[in-house]
Amino acid sequence: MSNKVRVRYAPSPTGHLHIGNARTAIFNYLFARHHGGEFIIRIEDTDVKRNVAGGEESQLKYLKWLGVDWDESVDRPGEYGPYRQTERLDIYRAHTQQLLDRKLAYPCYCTEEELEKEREEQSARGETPKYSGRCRHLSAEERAKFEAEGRVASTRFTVPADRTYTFHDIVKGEISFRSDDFGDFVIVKKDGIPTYNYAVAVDDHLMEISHVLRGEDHITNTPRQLMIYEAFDWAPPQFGHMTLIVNDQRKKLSKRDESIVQFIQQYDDLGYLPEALFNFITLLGWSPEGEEEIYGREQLIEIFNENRLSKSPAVFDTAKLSWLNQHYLKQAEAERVIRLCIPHLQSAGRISSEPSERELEWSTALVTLFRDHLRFGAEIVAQSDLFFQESLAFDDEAKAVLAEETVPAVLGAFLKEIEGAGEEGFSIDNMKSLIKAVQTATGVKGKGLFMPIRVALTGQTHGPDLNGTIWLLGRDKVLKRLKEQLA
RNA sequence: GGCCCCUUGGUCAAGCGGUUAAGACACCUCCCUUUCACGGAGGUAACAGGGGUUCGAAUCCCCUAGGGGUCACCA
Repeated sequence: MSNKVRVRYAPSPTGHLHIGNARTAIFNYLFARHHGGEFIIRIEDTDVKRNVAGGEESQLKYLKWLGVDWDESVDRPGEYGPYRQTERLDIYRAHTQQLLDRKLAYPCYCTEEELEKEREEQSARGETPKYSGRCRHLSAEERAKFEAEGRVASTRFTVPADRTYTFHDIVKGEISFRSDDFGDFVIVKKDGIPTYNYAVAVDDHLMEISHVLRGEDHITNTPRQLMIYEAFDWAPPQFGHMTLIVNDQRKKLSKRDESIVQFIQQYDDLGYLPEALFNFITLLGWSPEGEEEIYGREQLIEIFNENRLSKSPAVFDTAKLSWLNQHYLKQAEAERVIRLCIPHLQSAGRISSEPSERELEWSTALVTLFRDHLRFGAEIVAQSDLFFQESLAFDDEAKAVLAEETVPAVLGAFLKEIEGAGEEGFSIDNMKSLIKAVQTATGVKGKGLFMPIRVALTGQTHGPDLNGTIWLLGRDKVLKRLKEQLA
């Protein structure tokens, strides 16, 4: 047994990469990299009914998207494979036999109905549901009888009586459980596939996992796993249970909860930047030393310290994620932001799926104009609404602006300038001088000059830089709207 | 209900016996900008309650309350 740091992220391929799992993966990754250790991804696909096609690929794909890389997994076999639990069945079988031989496990013939009934009766008596151990001391005859009935056995672990299992949790400190609070639990299901608690313990040992960092919802699994380590006389890894990410109701995020976007893929789809998400996730239940909160992956590896993992649950704060993403968007290269936004403009029908030169130029100007306003890529569509409205609705404030007596003169002069400048003269760079010419012609300047133009063209009293806005609107629309106002 | 964990502003959080109790997001105000936003400068706002221990407790101990997790042949 070496003392090298080896940690793992062990997803079930039952769906897409969830924000909570991503966090577990990221912290394990950071821990491994910080300590110069290895990071392994093991696929826990023992619930064959719930596995979904593509689940595994999706998990790996979005981990990569986030910037996480690993040393060993299904796509990168190391010396500890296979890395998919359903491919390790022989391994578990051999271990189970040892347990059976040593009477540390036994076959259980109880049916689902019998167990269900037992649990109900216990609850009715106000007891904690727990397996009674009725199959623990079956005689050879009784077993034969059940077999003859055609019953298929599962395998249960013999939980030791009157023992206390204590471990030092990396985040919570010392935690102990009484063995009597646990019933003999199933380690191999009727279909011959091991259960989570069993497979995890066997694999973590065989894969020489040194530290297990996982969600707090696994705390009560730890004593069961400790019992298995003990039965095999293996040294357990160190455990650390991270707090859960909760919703604004302070409940563990449920995958069905629609109030929060929970899957990494969705953030990609919405046009979030992976480094923003990575940084944000890192701040959920952990904090760096000092006052700075914005850190890139390499820096986080550098400064990561597992002792700074928080003990209390973190509410998922969408506003802060937005702020962080906006921050990263502002830092990002213009080209990248444009590339991020274009698919959204396409799917919204704002530009064609095979954009022309002109559409690309337009998109670039649009994104440039709104760059600092965007919280995520998809917002570009809403921002561009302004340029696609068929008719304008003026609120009271807008009407007041247009009611000024110099307005007709200003708009009239501007119309003349636009017409006079022609197609070639209609450019962002030239817009300023066209407006300047209006000022010269009418003697109106400042607010009285800019506001009527803005309102007449957009219907709004606020918005991004006027020159860019006018150009993005396009010459035809500008002429049309000016004429409408002057009519 | 049993067991386990948690409790500093609206949110994330620093703090590890002596602090004017950081910082960030959000919110508010002002400045910048002939709009809005961006940016800048400020501001409001917290140790769940009660007992101890101690010269001194957000920090240590106990109790209460509240919240959460878990009690599957799911992981």
